Amino acid sequence: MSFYSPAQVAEKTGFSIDTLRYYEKIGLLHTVDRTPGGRRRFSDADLGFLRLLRCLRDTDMPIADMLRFVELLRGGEACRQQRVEVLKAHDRRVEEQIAQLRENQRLLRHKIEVYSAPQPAAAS
Amino acid sequence: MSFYSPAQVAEKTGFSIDTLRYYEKIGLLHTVDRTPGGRRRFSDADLGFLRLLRCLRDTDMPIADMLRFVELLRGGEACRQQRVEVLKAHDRRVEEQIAQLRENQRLLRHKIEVYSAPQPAAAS
DNA sequence: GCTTGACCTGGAGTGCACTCCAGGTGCCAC
DNA sequence: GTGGCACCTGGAGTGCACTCCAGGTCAAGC
Repeated sequence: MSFYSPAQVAEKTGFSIDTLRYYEKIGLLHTVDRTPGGRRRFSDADLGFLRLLRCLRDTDMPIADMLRFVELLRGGEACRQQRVEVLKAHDRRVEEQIAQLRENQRLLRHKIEVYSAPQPAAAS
Repeated sequence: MSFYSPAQVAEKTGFSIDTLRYYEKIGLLHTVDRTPGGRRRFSDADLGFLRLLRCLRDTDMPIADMLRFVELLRGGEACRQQRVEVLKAHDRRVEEQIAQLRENQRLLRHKIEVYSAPQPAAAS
């Protein structure tokens, strides 16, 4: 069982040190251990959870939703089903996002063809 | 050749009336016609361009980049090649976005399995 | 001619997610 | 034991993309 300094965690997760502090402040991270001197000491579990947060952020989950998820984590076994539901619902949103992007990409490529034409027509 | 009121354009493009005014103010839209009384009167060409903007926004192009694109439109035929390049570069970013989403979705689904397990392990 | 509702302007305010700052502390190396 | 760097805190500031507001104007219907 090893521990990591804020700088190491920033390196490993891609969150800035300020963001890590911010997440703790707003309650996204609430059990970060401290050294006797008061410095943060992140565990492997913290790291794993931060990687989940990273994934959720990168797929555009709002912080408010991540907070609700953290609440469910506090609920322990009783909330397991709900936690899984939250993630599954998010997974569906990601699927939807991808579909939307594909659709917009199709449109974009059409525009590229239009704009490639010698006379820049206002059409379509 | 028909014209559209701000409300109609909002309806057709999904941009709010305030956003349409904002886009004009910052120079994204610069040739919107007016009635003798001073009301905006959007043309079919405006509508087509707004649909392109919609597509670019929905694929996360920053407004600053859209402004650069509009500059290139002003450049006329001389800038056609550059315009197309901007769109193509954006198309590649969209491709990249989709790939990232897929990767994150893969991870998310893995987490869903982990969190589905009866004992909420801190692992992975 | 008056009401009403959509529209106009410039400018201020909002929400989100950080990011930065000042002033101070812990700790390792020399 | 002291220099220096990573770290601490609370709170202020930032950037983006809108969104809202007050106070006024246009125009269609009665």
